[in-house]
Amino acid sequence: MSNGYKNDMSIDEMVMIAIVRVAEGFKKNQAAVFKKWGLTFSQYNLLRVLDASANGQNTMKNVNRIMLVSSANMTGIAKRLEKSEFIIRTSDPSDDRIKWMQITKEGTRVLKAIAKHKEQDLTRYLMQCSHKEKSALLKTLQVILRKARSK
Amino acid sequence: MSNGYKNDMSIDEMVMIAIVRVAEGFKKNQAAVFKKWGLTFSQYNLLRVLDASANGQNTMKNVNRIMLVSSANMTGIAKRLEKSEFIIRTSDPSDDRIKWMQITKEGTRVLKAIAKHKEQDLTRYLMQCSHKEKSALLKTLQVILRKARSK
DNA sequence: AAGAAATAGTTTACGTGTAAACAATTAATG
DNA sequence: CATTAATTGTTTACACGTAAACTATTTCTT
Repeated sequence: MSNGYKNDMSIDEMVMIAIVRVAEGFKKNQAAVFKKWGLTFSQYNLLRVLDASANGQNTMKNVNRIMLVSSANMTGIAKRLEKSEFIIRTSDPSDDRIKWMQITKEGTRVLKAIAKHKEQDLTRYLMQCSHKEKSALLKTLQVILRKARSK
Repeated sequence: MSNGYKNDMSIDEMVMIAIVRVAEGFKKNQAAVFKKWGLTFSQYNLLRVLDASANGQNTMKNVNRIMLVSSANMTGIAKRLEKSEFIIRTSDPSDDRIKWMQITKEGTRVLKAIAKHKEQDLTRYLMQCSHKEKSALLKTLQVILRKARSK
């Protein structure tokens, strides 16, 4: 207990630190689940986006916007997912700047396999909270998000 | 609006995604502030911990535990902070395995300079929330954190 | 149609996170 | 006391994250 460290934070700071800690813990937990299928957090999310897209495919630019990931970053994620054969990448025939990503059958299979394990982890995280509490939490977070974006 | 992407998430998932997004946005904002003084998010946090430690110094192991950062990771952060002369590192004279980190005068000076800018960013983030709302938020988050750790 | 500007991705360099293997030192045990 | 354990940090390899410079297309402007 005595580690020569004393705390001195405002309530605002404590709230934000708590949010960061919950987020990082959650990401680590999820990452551990995805790892069993050879996926990272980001790779899984890209697969999710493609799976929810028309015909299981979408463009780099579009996915960047949806996932809030830079194009520089997406390049690497997509390449690694292609190497492990969970997506294929093609150029747009009518505009050579545009690259399409398409989830493969193996990709959708893996998503299905992961689904239930992930859900377990998720509900465990929030099992202490009532539906009402979760709604309140979500609402507050969305207010913060909106404010943060419009700064 | 029509990007061929449809959403299908449980409330639990929406809550956790929202937490992750708020956390990531917040970290990016803070990082932008710290960058003006040549610091990263992690480097700033390490300085904060040392500044709050007895005599402005602490051991690697101790700081790892406080910051929830692996020792492998801390090695690099500390080395870069030493190179920019915000900390100095020494061995423990009675136990050569233990390494001490000490914040320098320049380090404390930078912390002071950052403080007010950081606080502004912080309050802007939570300005929509009443004190009561923040307390509720913090309490919920702490419940989640406790549960997550004890899994 | 020619030159300028916008768009879409890639590459590089660096900081931070993980896991795993590796010292080096100290503590514990027979 | 000599071996074994445990402790503390470092190193390596890899996956993201950023910013900045770059390539290659397409579109806009005149």
